[in-house]
Amino acid sequence: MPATIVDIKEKTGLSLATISKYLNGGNVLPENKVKIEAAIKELHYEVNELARGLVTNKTNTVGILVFSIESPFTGMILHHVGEALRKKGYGMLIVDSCDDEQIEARNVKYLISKKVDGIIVLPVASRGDFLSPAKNAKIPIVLLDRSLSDIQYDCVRIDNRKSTYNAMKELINRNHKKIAVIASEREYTGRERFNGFMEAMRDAGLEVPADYQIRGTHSIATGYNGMKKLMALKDRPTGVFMSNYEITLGAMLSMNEAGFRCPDDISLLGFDDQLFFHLLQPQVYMVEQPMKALGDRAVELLIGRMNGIIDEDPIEIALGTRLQEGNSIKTL
Amino acid sequence: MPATIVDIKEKTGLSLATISKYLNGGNVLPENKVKIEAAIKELHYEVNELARGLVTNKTNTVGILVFSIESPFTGMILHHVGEALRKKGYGMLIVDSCDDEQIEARNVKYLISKKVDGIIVLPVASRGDFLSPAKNAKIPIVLLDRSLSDIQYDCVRIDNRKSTYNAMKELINRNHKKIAVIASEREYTGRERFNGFMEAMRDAGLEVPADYQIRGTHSIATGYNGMKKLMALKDRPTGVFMSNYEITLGAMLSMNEAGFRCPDDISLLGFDDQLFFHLLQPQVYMVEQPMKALGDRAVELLIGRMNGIIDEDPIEIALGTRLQEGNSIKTL
DNA sequence: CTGTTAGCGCTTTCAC
DNA sequence: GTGAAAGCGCTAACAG
Repeated sequence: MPATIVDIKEKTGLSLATISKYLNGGNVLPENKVKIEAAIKELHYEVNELARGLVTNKTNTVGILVFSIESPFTGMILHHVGEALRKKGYGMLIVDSCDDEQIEARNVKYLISKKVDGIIVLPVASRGDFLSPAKNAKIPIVLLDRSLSDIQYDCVRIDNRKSTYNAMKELINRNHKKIAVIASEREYTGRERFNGFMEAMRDAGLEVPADYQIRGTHSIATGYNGMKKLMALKDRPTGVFMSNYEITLGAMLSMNEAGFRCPDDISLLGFDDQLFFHLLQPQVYMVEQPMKALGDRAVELLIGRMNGIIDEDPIEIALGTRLQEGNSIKTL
Repeated sequence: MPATIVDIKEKTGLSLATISKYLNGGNVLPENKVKIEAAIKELHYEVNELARGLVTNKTNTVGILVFSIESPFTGMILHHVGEALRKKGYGMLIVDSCDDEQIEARNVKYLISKKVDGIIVLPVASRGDFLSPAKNAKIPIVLLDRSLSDIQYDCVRIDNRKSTYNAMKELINRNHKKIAVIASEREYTGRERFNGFMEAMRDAGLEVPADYQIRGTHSIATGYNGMKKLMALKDRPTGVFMSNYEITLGAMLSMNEAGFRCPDDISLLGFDDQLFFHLLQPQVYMVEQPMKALGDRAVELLIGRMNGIIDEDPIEIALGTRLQEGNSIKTL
């Protein structure tokens, strides 16, 4: 049996109120302070946060709902989110949706029953109904990385469309005319980047035939199979835009296997810089996200909501990106 | 205010006991069942796990203490651990030690105060004193991936020493005599793999001069700088063993930069297969860990302890590994 | 500054 | 099968 506040009370002869006050940083006579601290050490006392949370109705815990904990992107974002929360005195309760909407919906209820003070969501679903239990429970919610199509929540993300649009200039300005795309149509980010791609092409007066538009999910398989299809085309593209890290990985994998060279055979433009891409020859042009800023802003916004400091309508924050230059694009 | 069991009571006219029984899967008259379910739906009722945990003294939550949530290794392991726990009806409370022993020690106390039923630890520290608060609180503990030097806890990991020893045959059997090592001396796994390396060399009758032994941490920087030093040597090694994923990454990065070719200039043997290594030319020989098995066994063992089914002395489970073949080793 | 007391939302005897 | 009541460990008035 772990020690409770009552054990401390008996050991010190003080009242529960005094001990509670000490635990919560209130003023206590120096001599009593010493007594309490001695008792705590001796009994290995550790506050029972369940009991505390039950009465205060606060857990100092933020729920983090991630689409997949396996993704390196998730790991990086969790690191920054966690650090920002820790600095503010909050812990995080991470739940993994395993890229599955069913699990995601269940996880929302789980977080509610754990009485988290707020929720940061990197969603799987593109519609927002799965969040309504949390909304009903009046738990502040901030979306991170991905927005939702129907309901409006606070959201911190990059400007996917504009980032893609701008990055596409690298290919277009070097006279590429036949440019293909491999993008997710399931994830919000993939769809937005696809749109940015199409806009850039349209504004450049370039056609994108149907077989240059490969849609799938943000997975290695999509990149791998997509690039395979493109390479098999009689009229191959000279450049390819890939909408995220896993797709880029898969696409390069299949180019390597097929013996296609970049940029000699095909020029590449990717998304999500990861350090190991520097290993590759050639280095791929990549759109790089400001990971720390994403985490910081999400936490800042959420805490603002939790404290009632921010009280306006839902806010959408779209951060800018940076293009990591490489030598994967040939000038035609 | 979220609905409570009392609201359900008033709505249905039943007693708290009956409703509680229903919530916990007990037998209730069909008509009452219907009433309760209707009330739950109408009121958006969700059990308060704080209150429940307070009385049952169980949270159905396992604390996971990870050395760094940013590492791709961690992401993969968390995925498998999480899945195994979910199947058994447990949630996980992940805390990130950020590779910092201070934070790690604080996190243990945090998990205790959150009343987790058990803890899985991927430790930063190599000594085990930071875990004694949990031990005092009688919370079952299972180490994962890394063992500790002083105290004995249940541990699930690979056989680092033997895996390395066996993998080294690839270099040795191809007549490499001048083999260097870049390994962590901070992490348990790095030290064990270093020992396996040295044993293999000794048993093959090969010397390892001091400047062939690069020690550091499991970081890209260690790999990068380490390989740089090796390349600058007047008497360069023909083969290099690297003790984990980050080191392998860093080492290859610096080889690429310096224009050194593998396997022509230097043959490579690494640790921790990750999919994107397949992108690289040449493909590196890598020792691959059984990630799913690691997670499954750790969860199995922990739950055994929590239920008191397993009740022996600490168990150390050392799983085998698989060598992912490549073409990064030249025959001399 | 300290003590007394009520109660957070739930489970769990124990009668009925 | 159901209900009444006690209590998990803590905080928050309030009185002193």
